[in-house]
Amino acid sequence: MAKKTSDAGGGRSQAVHRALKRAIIDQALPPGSKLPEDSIGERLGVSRTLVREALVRLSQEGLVELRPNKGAAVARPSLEEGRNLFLTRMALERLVVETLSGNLTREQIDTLSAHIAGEEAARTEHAASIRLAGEFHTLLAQMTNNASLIRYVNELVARSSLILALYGRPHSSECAVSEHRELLDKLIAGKTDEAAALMAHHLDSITARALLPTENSIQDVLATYAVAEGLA
Amino acid sequence: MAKKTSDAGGGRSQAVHRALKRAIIDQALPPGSKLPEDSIGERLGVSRTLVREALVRLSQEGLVELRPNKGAAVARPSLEEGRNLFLTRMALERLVVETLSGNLTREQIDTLSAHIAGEEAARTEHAASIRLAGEFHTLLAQMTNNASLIRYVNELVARSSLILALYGRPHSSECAVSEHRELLDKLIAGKTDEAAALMAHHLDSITARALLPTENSIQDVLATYAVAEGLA
DNA sequence: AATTCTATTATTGTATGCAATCTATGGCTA
DNA sequence: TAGCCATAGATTGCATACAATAATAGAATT
Repeated sequence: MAKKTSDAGGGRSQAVHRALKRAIIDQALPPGSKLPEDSIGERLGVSRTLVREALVRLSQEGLVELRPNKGAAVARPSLEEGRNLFLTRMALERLVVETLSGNLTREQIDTLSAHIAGEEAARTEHAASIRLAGEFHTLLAQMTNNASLIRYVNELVARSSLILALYGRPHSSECAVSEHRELLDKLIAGKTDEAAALMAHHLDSITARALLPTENSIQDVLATYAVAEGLA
Repeated sequence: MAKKTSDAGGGRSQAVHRALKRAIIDQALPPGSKLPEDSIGERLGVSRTLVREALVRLSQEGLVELRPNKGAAVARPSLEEGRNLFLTRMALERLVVETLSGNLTREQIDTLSAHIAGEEAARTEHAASIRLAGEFHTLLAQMTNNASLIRYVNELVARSSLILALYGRPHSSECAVSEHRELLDKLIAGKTDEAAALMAHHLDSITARALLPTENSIQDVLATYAVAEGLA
């Protein structure tokens, strides 16, 4: 009972969706890229109909922007959206941590440990490194067996890559791998609060590495320059 | 520069989406209802194409299930999904409360207060009562100005109505209006922790009113009957 | 009567076509 | 040369057509 094509499960529209999503996350399609239905369909060997469907899905996930009559483009979230996104991630990933703390099975621990090892191995390859770092978070979410939680964490992690692409510092290892290992240790030990704190710190430092200006008011912005000029 | 029709903003597909969503939330289309593309399109005066697009959106929001080659139907979340959903809601609405506490503007306070008054007024009308209770939560989320947070809370609140429809006790006022007022008071006073606790309790009681069996294992289930039979 | 097989019908999956809208190019005026 | 308008080309919005799959009903067999 072999499959017709390499359909990879569940309709060709989903395949288009996955292909585009992957391309966006890998930053092969950087934020702002126009996404014309025709060319995409031609390239992927499907009609505009299916491309359209995929684009609708992606827009619902916040990865593409769908401007009526003007076509789709890879989303370019603002700095403020970025900050809010990480705030929301924080809230959800805290729930992940609380759910998992002290409840990891031997098998899950092995999976996570292996993944972290993979991250360490790929430390030099910038692209893979980013992807793996994100996957660690989605992997954790997966283990909660909470469908909505999984979906939202997945979405937010995906969108985070857009933020990083737009505002991230170029040469930063986006997620400190050592922090992943520490987090895993706390989770195994069931030290919920410490794990939560670690996750908070972890996401904070990602945010800091990207969304530099946490200060919002002119006051704060100027303060930086005032100090630099000895005017404080 | 009048609009062609009563398009209500942003493409007719969105209109279809809104119509179906509304119908689902109002339980005019109860969980499990089949959603054939052409009957819907015929009824709404659009082609299958647009209905399809709307169904894809709804499926992404978890309101409809999209079974390949077998058509769409209003989602029937399981009890466990329901429990998980409220867990996720909890995490997000805590962030809402923390964000808003002590930061409500005079105008926002008035809006919320008026809404609660409306809830009190509609206490007898079962259908409107449910809708308004949900809208209170989405209204709060709205005020955070956090786009992802708003989207997720909206989704979860909408899906909650499915859970309530499936598992809710018939004659319960789904949200205790008085709790909404109390919550608002705490938010105004900036008593963040108390507000968060109140929100937690509030959502807990909704959960309890619906998802009665929190027990999960056969052990727990049997325990109930054991006690009843004096076998404890 | 129950059951399986088959033919028919209904419904979804996908491509394509036409009208509406946007975008870009080039000429025109100042 | 700079700015503006018009026209041509490209792209989206939507409907429809056809193919593929599932659902249904009826007949034939046991």
